[in-house]
Amino acid sequence: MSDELTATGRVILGMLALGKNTGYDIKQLVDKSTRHFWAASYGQIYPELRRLEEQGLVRGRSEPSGGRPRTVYELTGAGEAALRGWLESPAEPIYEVRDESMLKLFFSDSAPGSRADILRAMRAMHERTLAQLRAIEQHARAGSPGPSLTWQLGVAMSEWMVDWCERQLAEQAKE
Amino acid sequence: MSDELTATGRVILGMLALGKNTGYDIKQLVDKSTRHFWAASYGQIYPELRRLEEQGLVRGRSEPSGGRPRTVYELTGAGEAALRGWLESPAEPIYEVRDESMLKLFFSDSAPGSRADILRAMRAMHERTLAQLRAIEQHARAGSPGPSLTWQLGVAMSEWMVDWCERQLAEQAKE
DNA sequence: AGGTGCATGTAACAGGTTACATGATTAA
DNA sequence: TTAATCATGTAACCTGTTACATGCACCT
Repeated sequence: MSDELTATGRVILGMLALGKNTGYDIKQLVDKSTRHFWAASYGQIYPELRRLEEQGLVRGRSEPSGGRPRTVYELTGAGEAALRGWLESPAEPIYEVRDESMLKLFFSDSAPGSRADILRAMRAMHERTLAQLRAIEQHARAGSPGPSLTWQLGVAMSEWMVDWCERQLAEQAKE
Repeated sequence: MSDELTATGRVILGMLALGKNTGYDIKQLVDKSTRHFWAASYGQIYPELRRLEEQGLVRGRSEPSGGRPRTVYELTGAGEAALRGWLESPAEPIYEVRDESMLKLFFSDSAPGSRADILRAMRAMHERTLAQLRAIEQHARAGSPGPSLTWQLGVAMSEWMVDWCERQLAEQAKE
């Protein structure tokens, strides 16, 4: 009944602003773009699309491809307004991190021997993120001059984290 | 029935390795140390302490202060082993971020006018984190030489983020 | 006498993941 | 023909937050 725009709803509206899409497409887009700072699963996307339609923010049209059912969604005027409203809202933005490596590092005085292993696992993780970001570089262009700002930030941050781990490992080695 | 160590369970064991504590103490400790990369609420801590006791990983002793009930927990041998086991586990560490500012930035082509506002809100948020970290600097020492590694990382990362926002705002101004 | 901090706890809710089920289409 | 991809969906589960309730102790 609530007509609040949920977190998942915002991603969906944003993704639909980039073009008409199915629920499946939206999931692919998220996985290729925002997932390192904002993930979403089918279990959220499909029910949320229904709710957004009930609220009149999106409109779904059945466009089967062959005998395979397929529903393509697009923003309504109200949906565009809701998206703009969110983007311009001065509300304190959500910022949440859950970093198990840092937690381990924090407690690693209880098991000093494992510190280097933790740092290596941490570095490996950020290297994987970096590799994934680089693999999707071409998708990170909005048809525009260079890669998107968030893609650049993701890469720069991951590189910084890898560097930090390296520096700490060097420190550890000295002792 | 499962004897898996849950995420909250790990924080609790770690915090208890730093000394005997009540559930309340653990929450205060988390809020003054790990909460920027790993949060926990009373709603998780109290039930989890019970579960950990059932599993034999912690032992609670009733130590009322005056007429006020109070249960102080400490690690058992099995608890210490479980903590070490987790710290040394090579399992892929959890790393999750939910950053609404980045999400807004990603979509801000749909409302280009709001980009500078988003960057300012983002900068303000990281500045708040930075201020909070600096306010707890003294707690960030384990009695040891300098502030803890994770505290240093938190500060350095926040500074880097503030810088990045600043640079982007300068870019924006040029155009 | 009243406010703050200590201390415990829970119920309702919100948000999200995983695993599963189904079946058509397309490229190898 | 068969594997991968397209496409939709849901039920069970897990994790975690918020809001609330309770009441003592201590300081002013």
